[in-house]
Amino acid sequence: MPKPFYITTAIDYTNGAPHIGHAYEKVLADVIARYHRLKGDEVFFLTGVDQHGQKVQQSAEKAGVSPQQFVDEITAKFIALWDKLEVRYDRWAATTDPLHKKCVQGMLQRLYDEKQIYKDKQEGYYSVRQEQFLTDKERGPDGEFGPEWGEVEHRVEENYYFKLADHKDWLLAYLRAHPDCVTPDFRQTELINAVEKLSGDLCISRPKSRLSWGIELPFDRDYVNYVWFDALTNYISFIGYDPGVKEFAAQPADFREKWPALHIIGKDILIPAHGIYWPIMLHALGFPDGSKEGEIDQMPKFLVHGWWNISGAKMSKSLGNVVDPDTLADKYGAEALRYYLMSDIATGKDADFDEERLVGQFNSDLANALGNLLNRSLNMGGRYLEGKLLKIHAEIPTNAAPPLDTSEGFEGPNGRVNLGNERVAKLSNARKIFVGMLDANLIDAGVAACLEYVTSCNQLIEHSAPWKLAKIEDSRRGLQAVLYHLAESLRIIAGLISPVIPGAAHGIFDQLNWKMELSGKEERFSLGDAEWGQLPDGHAVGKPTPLFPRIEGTPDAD
RNA sequence: CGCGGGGUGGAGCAGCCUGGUAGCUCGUCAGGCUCAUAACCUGAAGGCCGCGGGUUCAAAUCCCGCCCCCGCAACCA
Repeated sequence: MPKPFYITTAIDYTNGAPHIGHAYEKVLADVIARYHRLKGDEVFFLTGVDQHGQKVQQSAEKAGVSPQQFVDEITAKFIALWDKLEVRYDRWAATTDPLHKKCVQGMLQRLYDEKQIYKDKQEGYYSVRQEQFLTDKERGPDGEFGPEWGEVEHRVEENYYFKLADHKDWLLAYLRAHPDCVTPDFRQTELINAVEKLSGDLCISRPKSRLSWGIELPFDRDYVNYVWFDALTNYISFIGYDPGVKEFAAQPADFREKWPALHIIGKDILIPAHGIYWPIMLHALGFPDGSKEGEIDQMPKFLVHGWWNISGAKMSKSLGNVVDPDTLADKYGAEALRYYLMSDIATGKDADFDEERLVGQFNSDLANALGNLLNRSLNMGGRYLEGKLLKIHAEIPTNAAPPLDTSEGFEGPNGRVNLGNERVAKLSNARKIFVGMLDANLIDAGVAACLEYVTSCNQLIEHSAPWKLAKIEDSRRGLQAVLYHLAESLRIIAGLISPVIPGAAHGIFDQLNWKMELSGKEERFSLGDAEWGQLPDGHAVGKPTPLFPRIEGTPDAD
């Protein structure tokens, strides 16, 4: 049985409402997951929320509620948004889940038993207000700590540390031997540079007096875990990792069949968390790296995406330029937002978020090009052929009655029209490019390939002029061939683009009357169906209804 | 200081790794069509691909130098 495709996103911190960056990452992962389902792969898509930590504890106190209640309210917003944006995941990872806590504690206990975790004393200047130790970086130009830190005192604190530095050489060697670990490649370069400079171990605890909203250390009840062993662990805890078992081969079958993952993360959390801490944690836990005879590499891969900037500036809460995806989805629809987020950014790079471009792209690509193609095609099918399509395509006999002259096309009123093998080749080429791009996670380029084919369909209509063919008795077969080609093209394009705009793809299928019995189900989409000639001879298409009504008015108008 | 990204017709971008007529979307101008969501199709204008050197028969693409912009504390994808 083939391995399922296991994909995860970063889990979002539940200290505030989701913004456009959160939405982008989840939609990106969802599109990749849907694409794999389209290919027929079994997919396991994990996403969720990071609920522990100091900020949550503070915010909850300020709001006068318990941390759990605070976190539950924010979590509900994330879940509701993913629901609205059609992000379809298989498992929800919330770090306050007892199953997760148990796994984290088990891991910590084992690493402690194996002397990978030790206790040490930290001594230095401590800001009471900010509740953190200060380093020389925090000193002002005058060498003093500024007033923003409030009262600063000298303090000695004991904490637990994970022996990160012990694994530095291993990680460096691993990354050098696996240049495809991180995509895009310049991120891998950046990571290797950072690993080379790595020094020191990782502090993994906070005394409960400072932070109580976390997972208690199993070997010292006066401490809770600090961040990474909690947050990163979600990628394995929620798919059944057994922390008590060191031997990877002895892990539960459920876990082994899914792992390793493709992690979709933002560029800010590659270094050091995902690129350094996480692989080292896994290595320390005994995950094979494929270097030993008979072992399979069990290290995860990373797809690192860029950021949506706002008018060239970084989006930040402090700048107050945060874009709310919930509002946008209500205003323009989830499909419009998904389409924009996937088509107007090159995977891995940054882009500028612009509401006017969202509207512009929706109107030109979806309303004018694709939506209108569907509308005019179905309208002509109904008007000229009473909705009944005849399967006439590349196998048109070369001796067909005029004006059909060869298998390569026929003479339309506006000149020669390519409508046989060439046209089918064009479509299969579009499909090929799409698959190639999506396999490389280049969603924008895949979408562009679909749109290019849509344009060629609109060209076909102009060149063959079905409204003229309809008036010529001898052109009956030409007319039927054109309309069948259009319906087939739309059916295939809908399937290809379904990972990006699943709702619209269903809409196209519905209007084409294609596979009505599976209406609304994702199983309706399959790359295998994206082959020429599956609409049966005599197929009756439905009535056209505008699928993407144009968005009128400027974004600022309301 | 260092690390990384970027500088391509009016706007936003792709191409650069694997040199070989400079491409896409939007916008502008002109024409065509009427099946269609005032949509569609055709054509045109508009670029010394940041600057200077080098390699090469050939450089947006490779090499060297320089200039400018962005990110690398926190919130945070």
